[in-house]
Amino acid sequence: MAQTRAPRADAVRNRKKILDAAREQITLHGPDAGMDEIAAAAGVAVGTLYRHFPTKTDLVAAVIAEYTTHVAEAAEAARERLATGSRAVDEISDFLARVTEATATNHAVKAAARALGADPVDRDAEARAGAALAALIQAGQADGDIHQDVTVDDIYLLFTTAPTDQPPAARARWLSLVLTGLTTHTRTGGGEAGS
Amino acid sequence: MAQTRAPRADAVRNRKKILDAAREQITLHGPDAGMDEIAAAAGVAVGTLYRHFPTKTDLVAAVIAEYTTHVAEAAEAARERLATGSRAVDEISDFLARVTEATATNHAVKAAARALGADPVDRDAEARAGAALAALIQAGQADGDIHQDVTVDDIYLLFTTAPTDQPPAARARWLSLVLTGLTTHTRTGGGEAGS
DNA sequence: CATTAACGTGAACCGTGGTTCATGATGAAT
DNA sequence: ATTCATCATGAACCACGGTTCACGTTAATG
Repeated sequence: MAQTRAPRADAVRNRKKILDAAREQITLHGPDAGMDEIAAAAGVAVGTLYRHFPTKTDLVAAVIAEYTTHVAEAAEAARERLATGSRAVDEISDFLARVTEATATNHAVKAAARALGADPVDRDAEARAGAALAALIQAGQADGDIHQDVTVDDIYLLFTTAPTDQPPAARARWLSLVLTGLTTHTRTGGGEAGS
Repeated sequence: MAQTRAPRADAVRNRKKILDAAREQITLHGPDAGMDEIAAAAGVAVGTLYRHFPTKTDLVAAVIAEYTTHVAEAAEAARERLATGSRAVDEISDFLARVTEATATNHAVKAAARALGADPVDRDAEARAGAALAALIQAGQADGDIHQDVTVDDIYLLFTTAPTDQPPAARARWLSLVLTGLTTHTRTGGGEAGS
């Protein structure tokens, strides 16, 4: 049994360049981003691109995987920050803000995924994010800041519908509206006890 | 100044059949719905389709126009119902529910519009809907049911992000969460949390 | 340095889907 | 009934974009 050779240096480099370019181009031009354009943006020929990702669907799936992992890490970081004494609501709010931002740049990617019939799910990362979120919500409910009936699915439901193609001001407003629905607080920047 | 002849009977009939088929097919298969499929569904040849709508973009635009008009009419109907003594919050809630439903069947249409670069805006209908909504919100605020800072743009912001491809239960839950953010009320038995 | 397998290249291929156009059919007007 | 403009037909056309492949390059191994 031949032991596999060490991967070539430039191959690794190119793979990264391609992923970066793909993320950027798809974010920019939506699902319409052509393989040629992506290849050009990566400074690589089309063939190279197909060597690393046999099909466009595979490429898009890879980009999504990056994104999902990113979300999972954000959730876990938020949970760990609870140990430092921060309030769960604030962490959730912060998490939603970050993810909304990230999703804004990745909305097009999901659209592309749909258009290609790719499975935009990374079971593992999803599970990690879910666990962290559940902990955050529970903490928030214990604090009395978050409605008792709020679940992890609610969070998913909300930020999968985040307004990604709106200007930042609109996104901020959206977050404010949505948070009011999750928490026991009234609106206004700070956090006054509600009625 | 040639006075235009009376339009042929079958032409009018076909135009309607085409619009119906287009709405149905695009709703069903998304932006991928081909002109051939639409034509087939309408029981018409492709050429006929192109006689009525010079381009696919035009066809999609026409379907969207129908939808926008529909929304405007729903808003105006809701406002008029205020005269019968119904509460503004309830009407807004009802309006959002209806529109969310309708949007669910027309999400694909908007996606198609984006993909084609069509302007999905009907200034007139938009204005009518805006006026009606403003009246509804104001009434709701006068009742003390709706937060003082809520605007028409908020409503737009929310239901342009409505979860259209989720199952009905999820849509209901979403509506419940969002309404809590708009109103001064606590959540009632409106929507149950997911499994 | 020589060897070789992995890698990179880009012109060409091909299916798909929007669009056209020459031809035939049909409803309205005389 | 006859005329004619409007309308319908659908095979063919063409551009676009994902994908392939025969060939040149390059990094790893001895």
